[in-house]
Amino acid sequence: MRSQTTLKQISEMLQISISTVSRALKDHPDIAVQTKIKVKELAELMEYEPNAFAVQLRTNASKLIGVIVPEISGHFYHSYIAGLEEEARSWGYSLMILQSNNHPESELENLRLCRFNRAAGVLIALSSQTSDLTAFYRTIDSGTPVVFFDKVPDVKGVPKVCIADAEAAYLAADLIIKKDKKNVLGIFGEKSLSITRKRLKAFLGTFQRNGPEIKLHIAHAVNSDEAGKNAWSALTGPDKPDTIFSMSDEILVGVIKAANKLKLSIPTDISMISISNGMIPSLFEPEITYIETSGSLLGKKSFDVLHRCLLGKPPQGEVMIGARIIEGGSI
Amino acid sequence: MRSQTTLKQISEMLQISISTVSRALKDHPDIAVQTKIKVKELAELMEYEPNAFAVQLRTNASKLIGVIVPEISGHFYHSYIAGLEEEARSWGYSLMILQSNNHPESELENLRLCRFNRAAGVLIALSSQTSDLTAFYRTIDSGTPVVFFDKVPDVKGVPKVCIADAEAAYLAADLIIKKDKKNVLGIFGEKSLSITRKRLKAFLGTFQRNGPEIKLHIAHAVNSDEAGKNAWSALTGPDKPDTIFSMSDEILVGVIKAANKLKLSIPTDISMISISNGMIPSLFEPEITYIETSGSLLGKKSFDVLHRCLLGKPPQGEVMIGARIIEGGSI
DNA sequence: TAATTTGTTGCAAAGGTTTGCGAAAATGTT
DNA sequence: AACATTTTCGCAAACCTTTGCAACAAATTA
Repeated sequence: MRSQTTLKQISEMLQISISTVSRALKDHPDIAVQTKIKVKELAELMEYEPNAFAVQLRTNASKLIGVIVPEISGHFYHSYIAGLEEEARSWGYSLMILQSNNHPESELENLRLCRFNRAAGVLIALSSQTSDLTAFYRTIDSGTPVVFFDKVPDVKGVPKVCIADAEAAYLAADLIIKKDKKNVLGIFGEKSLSITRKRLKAFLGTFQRNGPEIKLHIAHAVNSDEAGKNAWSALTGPDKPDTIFSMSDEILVGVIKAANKLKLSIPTDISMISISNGMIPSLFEPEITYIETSGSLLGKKSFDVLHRCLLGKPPQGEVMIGARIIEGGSI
Repeated sequence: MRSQTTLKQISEMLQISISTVSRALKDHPDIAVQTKIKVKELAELMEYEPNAFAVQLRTNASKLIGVIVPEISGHFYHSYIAGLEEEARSWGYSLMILQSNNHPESELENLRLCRFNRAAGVLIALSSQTSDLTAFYRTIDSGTPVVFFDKVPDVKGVPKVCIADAEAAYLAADLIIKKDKKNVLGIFGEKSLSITRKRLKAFLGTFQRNGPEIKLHIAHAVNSDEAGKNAWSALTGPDKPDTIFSMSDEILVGVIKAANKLKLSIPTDISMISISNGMIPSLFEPEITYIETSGSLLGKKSFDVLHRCLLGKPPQGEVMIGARIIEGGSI
């Protein structure tokens, strides 16, 4: 086990002071050019790497960003983390990933870990049950910026970045209308979730405004199976829809399974459209047309927002990530 | 911005020395019980949290584990990270996630980051192009244990933990034989990958031993589309297989798309079986029977292996994660 | 030549914690 | 009462880097 080279070792070999070495390595103007060259050469040779612990202790700042998500599994947060990592690294930051498993208590425990590791900043997607924000306010208060993403709290004055849910639902509804559909089943998630409410509201609003003559049925499903049952009963019922809209990947999967069981072919017998982060809709044949809500983009954007906070720039409030249509062959 | 409480502050309020406070907080036997109580109470009250930077500088050890993966996207590494995080956290460790994008250079850069952040240990799945291991040896040499997982190098004497590829392929082949299939198409990935070679070898071996009379065709596909084409031409050809085995999720998706296009129903017209990490096979109707190679389990196990290294226990060499059959309705 | 400026470098403190060792106080032993 | 032992605590160094300030030398100006 070789020991790490330190400034002291370099300074002793060169018969100069530690401070000179330190300054030389960071191109301080006070240091003579020849000295800099000598120091840098030796540092290179000895594979000097600053001791992050000492640097952090001295400067009281780390290059680590805490990321708290309800679950790491699931394609959305996955691609979020991927995008975030890419952006963060390009600025010299590393990521500390923590999952709350949707428990407010482990959320707090994770926040504690961020503080303990002196994370430069924290990015968090709240668990669905979190209501008490005081711990986060205190973290912000103690100088560590906190940026909420995706699952954001319903309060003003905190930086948050999220998907333009309303826009995505609007785009889906608009496409359905443009394709001249006449009987639509929209399946949404749990009513209590804010994401459901936002998407549903925009979805309904668009039909009211642009296609009031279109028949529209709404169902809610808490999981894939239930969505499948909803689709099944609609497709076997008297008033069979010509199009099914799925609010999420989970719902889409249930719906497609139901259609497959009924041997209905897409889009001849039934059209499909959904909102998704990608990936899942492209697994089927034909690929499902969907409105893309990019997790990766959200990741990059949330780093930007946090980065601005770290630089002390004025907060931006709420930032939205746009949505776009990805055409498959399902409608 | 409140400043953090320090040992010094507590010591001043209690009129005792810093060292006593430090020792009291960690239940050092030298300290009197009443003193301990007093200190702990005040520490609680003042919300004392040790300054990780100082602790790390002093002890020269962090509670951070560097994880380098080729890509964060992809369900396998995703669930790997999820499982790893869970296990690591239960031991008080946090994860620093880094992706190499399959570039050996960024792999080295990431390794540098691990060293800079003084990671306690490193877990890495090599990029497919990595051949030079000297950097890793040097990291190990300098006292930071490195454990390889999934994409492991072909050398002896380094700790590695990976999926029992041979076992998984054997289980799949065995199930096909037991189900009395007579004409099998096996689609595998790139020939050059070690994972392909291992799985193919075990697959072929099992048929030779246990079902030499079964017709067996092997195809290789580099991506989903190519797998689809392979399946298509086999299914429309003169010697139509009754079963298709897919070595991976990517291949499976292509195969299913082809079957769907041909309006073949599963398993009536064609049986399916694959090796997968989960998730994808359950998206289809009927759900695809597969051999599970659990990323999450791999994550937990690799932490264990690394943890043993950190505790200075003797290395375990190569550790394998078993595989098991998950029955769907596709065969 | 003396005074001032400019260019280089070193000293020393600070950041918060851990820990070996010595010292003081309390207790026990003869 | 004198000594030995145990209990309890503090001193100070160490971990490595950063940085304000002072010091010194060389170059410029008056």
